[in-house]
Amino acid sequence: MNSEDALSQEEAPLTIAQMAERTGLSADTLRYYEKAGLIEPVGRSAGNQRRYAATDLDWVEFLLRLRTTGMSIADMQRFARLRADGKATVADRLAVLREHRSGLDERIRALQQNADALDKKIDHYERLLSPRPETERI
Amino acid sequence: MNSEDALSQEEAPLTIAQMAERTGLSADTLRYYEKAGLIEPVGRSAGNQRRYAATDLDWVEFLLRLRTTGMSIADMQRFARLRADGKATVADRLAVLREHRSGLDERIRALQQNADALDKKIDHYERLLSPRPETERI
DNA sequence: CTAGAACTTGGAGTGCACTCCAGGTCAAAT
DNA sequence: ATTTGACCTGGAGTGCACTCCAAGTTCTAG
Repeated sequence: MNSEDALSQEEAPLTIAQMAERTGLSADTLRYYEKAGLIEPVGRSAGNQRRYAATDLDWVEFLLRLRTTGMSIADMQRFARLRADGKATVADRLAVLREHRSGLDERIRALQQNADALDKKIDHYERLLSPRPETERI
Repeated sequence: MNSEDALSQEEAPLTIAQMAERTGLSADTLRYYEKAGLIEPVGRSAGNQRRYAATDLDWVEFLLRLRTTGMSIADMQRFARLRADGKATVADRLAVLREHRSGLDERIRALQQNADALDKKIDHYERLLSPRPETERI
């Protein structure tokens, strides 16, 4: 999805605007996430402006994965805190991820089921629209 | 999912509490939906209490399908209004449903993709936890 | 050196989808 | 006749996840 990611090894840090562009989050949301403890205090320029490292980008992309799969800010905060607490919490983090993962399966399953039901409804509407089946022509 | 549904042909209408139980919505939410125009004004008892017919239940279950597949209240309002406007809007309703359906496919796809990425992360954590690969034993 | 764009902060405001509440009505049971 | 409980209404309040704002500072291009 991102051809520039390959370059992000020891690249120059990103300004908040660049970070916003790459993640799709607004600068406001990036600050909000940091204030909320989702992102640990990020590097600063001499003049106190944020400079995001490649690892920050990776982490935000991971957060976005959690978010789009339905994790709340509160749960992401818990995860971020575990992460900040270092290697000792790896087992805990694994447990959280597994839990989230299985809930995700459940939700995908439900979505599929509802999609199937919607298809039936759509069929129904299509039949209402076609004036007659028109079998036995010719 | 519901073995009682088969009986709901010409059954006695439901009170709001019974409706809440069957749909999983709260009584407050049922009233809210009605006030918002999602449910058309429902039948009343002599004493002005709501009595939901089987068709109301079907409709609410359909709304719930739209909701769990991510449709906003505002969009459901539009759909409900089309429905209230009768047969002339069938084509419009079909269009809305098709649109929603394809967005749904998109979201399921994205969810799957993110689920796969989470699986990788989980693998990563699992490898961190198992002290050593332990190849070449015996 | 300076103009203007981009950044900083704390805090207020927004939109969504409910959820709760107060004060009142109605039906059934004691 | 009265208590109890389910229901009614309009409207206020909640939690979430941002989003916007004002006033001030810093960065960058000319």
